[in-house]
Amino acid sequence: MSRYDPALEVADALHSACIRILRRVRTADEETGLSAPKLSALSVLVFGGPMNLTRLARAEQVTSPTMSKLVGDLEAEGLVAKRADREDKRGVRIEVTAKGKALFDAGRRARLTLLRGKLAKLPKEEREKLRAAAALMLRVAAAD
Amino acid sequence: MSRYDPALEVADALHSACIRILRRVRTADEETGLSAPKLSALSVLVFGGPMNLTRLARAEQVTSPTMSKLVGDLEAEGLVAKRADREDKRGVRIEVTAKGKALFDAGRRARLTLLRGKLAKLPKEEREKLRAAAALMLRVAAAD
DNA sequence: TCTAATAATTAGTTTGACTAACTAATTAAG
DNA sequence: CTTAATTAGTTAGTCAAACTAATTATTAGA
Repeated sequence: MSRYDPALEVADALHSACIRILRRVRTADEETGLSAPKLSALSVLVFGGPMNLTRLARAEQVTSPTMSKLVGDLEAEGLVAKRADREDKRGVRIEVTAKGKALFDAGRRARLTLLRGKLAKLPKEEREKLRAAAALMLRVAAAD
Repeated sequence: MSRYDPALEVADALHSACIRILRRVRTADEETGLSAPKLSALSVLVFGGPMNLTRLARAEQVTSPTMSKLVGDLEAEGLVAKRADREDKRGVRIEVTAKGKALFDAGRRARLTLLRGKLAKLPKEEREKLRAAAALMLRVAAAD
C-alpha cells in the first residue's frame, strides 16, 4: 500500500497537468499545416540560429537519418535552406528562410494566443502563480 | 512591435515549461518497453475501468480504427482482454489484465519516480506552489 | 600516409496515425 | 413490422516519423 508521499503526489499532479495543457495547446497547430516535429525543428533553428544536421538532431533527440529526412522535407517546402559548410566540407549549414520564419511565427502565435486567451481570464494573482511555477518547472526539468 | 502582455508572457513560459517537463519525464518510459500510446491507453483503462472501444478512442482523441489496432496489439501482448458486451451485441468490453496492470504500474512508477526525485529536492513551499499550479493548469486546460 | 572517426545520406523496417469501405447490431419512422 | 438510418467495431491501404544498417565523403590522428 502506498504511504503518504507529497513529492510523489505533486509529481503525479504536475505530470497530468502538463499533458493536458500541451494536448490542448496543440490543437492550434492545425492552422499552420506544420507537423509537431517540423514546428519543433524550426523552433530550434529560429532560437539557436543556423547549425549543422548533427547538432539539430541532438537538440531534437532524434537520429541523424530522421533529421536528414525532416530537413529535406522542410527544404522542399522552402522553409529552411542548406548551405555548404566552408570549414567542414562534410557538413551542411541549415538555416531558416524568411518564409520559414514567417510560418514559424504564425504557428507559435497561434499556440500562444490560444493559451493566452485562457490565462487572460484568470485573476492576476493566479496568473502570477503560474508564471512563478513555470520558472520552477524549468529548473526541475533541467536538474541533474 | 509587441507591447507588454502579461498573459502572453505567462503563456509562453508555461508552454515551454510543460514541453521540457514532459520531454524529461518520458525518458523513463524505455524501461517498460511500452510505447507512449500504449501506456496512455492502459492508463485510461486502469483509472476509468473497463469500457468499450469508442469511449476509449474518444478519451485518447484518436479514431476508432486507430484504437482498434492498438487494443488488438495490447491484447496480443496479454495486457488487455476483450469481452462481449451482453447489453449491446455490437460492442466489446475492454479490460486490463493482471499482467497489464502490473506493467502499467511499473511504467507509471518509473515516470513518477523520476519526477518525484527532482521534486523531493525542492523546499516544501516550492513543491506546494507546484501542487497549486498543477490544479490551476488543469482548470486552464479544461476551460471552454 | 594510412586508418579511424565523423557528417550526412540512402535503403529498408516498424509504429501509430489517418480515411474509406465494410459487417453486424440497434434505434427510429412509416 | 419492415425499412431506413445510425452506431460499434474491424479490415485494408496510405502516410509521417521514428529506428537500424550500410554507404559516401571528408577530416583528423598515430
